[in-house]
Amino acid sequence: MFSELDENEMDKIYSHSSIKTYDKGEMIFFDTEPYIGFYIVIEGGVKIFKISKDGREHVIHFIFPTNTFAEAPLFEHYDKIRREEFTYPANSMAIENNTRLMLIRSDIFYNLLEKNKTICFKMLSGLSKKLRHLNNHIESLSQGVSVRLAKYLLDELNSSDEKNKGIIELKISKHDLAAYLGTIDETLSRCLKKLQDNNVIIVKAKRIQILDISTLQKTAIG
Amino acid sequence: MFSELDENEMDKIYSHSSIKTYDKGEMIFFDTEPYIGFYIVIEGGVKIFKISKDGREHVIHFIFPTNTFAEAPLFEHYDKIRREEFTYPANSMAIENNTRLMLIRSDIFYNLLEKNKTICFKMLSGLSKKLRHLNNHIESLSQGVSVRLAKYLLDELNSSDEKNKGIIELKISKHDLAAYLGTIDETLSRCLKKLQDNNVIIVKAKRIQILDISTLQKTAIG
DNA sequence: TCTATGTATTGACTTAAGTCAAAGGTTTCT
DNA sequence: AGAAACCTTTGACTTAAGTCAATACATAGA
Repeated sequence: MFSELDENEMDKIYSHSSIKTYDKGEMIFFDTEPYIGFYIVIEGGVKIFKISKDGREHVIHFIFPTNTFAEAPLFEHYDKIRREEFTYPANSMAIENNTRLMLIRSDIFYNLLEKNKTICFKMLSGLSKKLRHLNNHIESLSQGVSVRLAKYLLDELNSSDEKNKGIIELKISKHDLAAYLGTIDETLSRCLKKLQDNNVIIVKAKRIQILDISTLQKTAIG
Repeated sequence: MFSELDENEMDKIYSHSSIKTYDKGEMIFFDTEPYIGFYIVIEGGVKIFKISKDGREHVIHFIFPTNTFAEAPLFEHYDKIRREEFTYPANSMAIENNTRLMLIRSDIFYNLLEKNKTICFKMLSGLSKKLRHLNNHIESLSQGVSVRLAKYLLDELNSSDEKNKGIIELKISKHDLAAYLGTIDETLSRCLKKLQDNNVIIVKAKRIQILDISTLQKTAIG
């Protein structure tokens, strides 16, 4: 993201931004706190979520290293942010121990953006990616949980290191996965079991082995 | 959006972009067509939607005058778009007669973007707004249909001309509203009826009169 | 104004997914 | 290793929302 900045600019960022380490379960910000800037995940993982009135948690995004989060408000609420009248639009929590984050303060970033086209483009590309992701997510939410689960598993398999062996190491807890799939722990558990009973997958804690991709693909279609 | 362009630049846009008029129900693009650029709504209305394998329609956005759509791919798939290997990520259809759209071809726009910072910022702001919108949408999708409906009605009331009189003129069909709320026509119909039976609203075709905002607000909370 | 077409409603039925409560597994820390 | 804390699974029950099919209501066109 900052690959095209000169030394001066990098110095400016470093001197004004802080790197902090969080433990699993530690809150990064609440949706009641004033917005002070966005974050870059250096190590670990973060979930972005909201809590509905009935107490249910809804995960909107998982963010892993080299990606940013909470950057969208920068462009929509310029004035309010300057006046420190704006709060974060959701909550965020570290989901791994030793999650290292860099905070980029909004005032610093506004200056930078003025002068650097590349950053602007990178931001645009990042936002577009999230937008596409949410588009897909919305579409799938009106299908059954097993469809959503199958899609998730196939996505993970594609981005997995152990792709060839057909193994997925879940980076997130089952609870977070349920909240991300728009359901509850029990339902997720039952869906996983159903897949296991049909010899499509084998679940062992956070390790999921895919036995039958084609059935999984058929499930994902709906 | 183009307010800061000089004459030269505006000429370039006009000479290379086309304005077209569509009738209600007319398709603007399918998700199988090569991507050639994004659109600005000058008049009328447009829905962006996907069709799932079981034939159900899922509305992702409604777009009304002065707003753009199909702009996100520009930043994420630069190379593929240049090589004309990229298709639109969803379908779009006019939802009113006399819907006038301006098509901005991607190659023209890339040149423009290089030279003009303001456009870049406007794009960022537009994408951010959509992102926020989808975030909220996702959150509400895991609540009941009546909650989503109540939220929609309150939103519409706020942006309505006849706000004071407590009247909403639906700009979209009930079918589209159902698809947007992630449900089907019958369920929407029943939810509206329930609200009417409880003297919260009066529905008369596309005109909805709000009688009891506070009950509606309580419903919207979940 | 009347008809035709598309749009919206209703009823009877089925099913997926949520709730609550209890038991079973995993981690982690001393 | 053992206990505590946390995370996950299971069972019995309830409910919201989907399907199918028939009917009623609007709106635009002749």
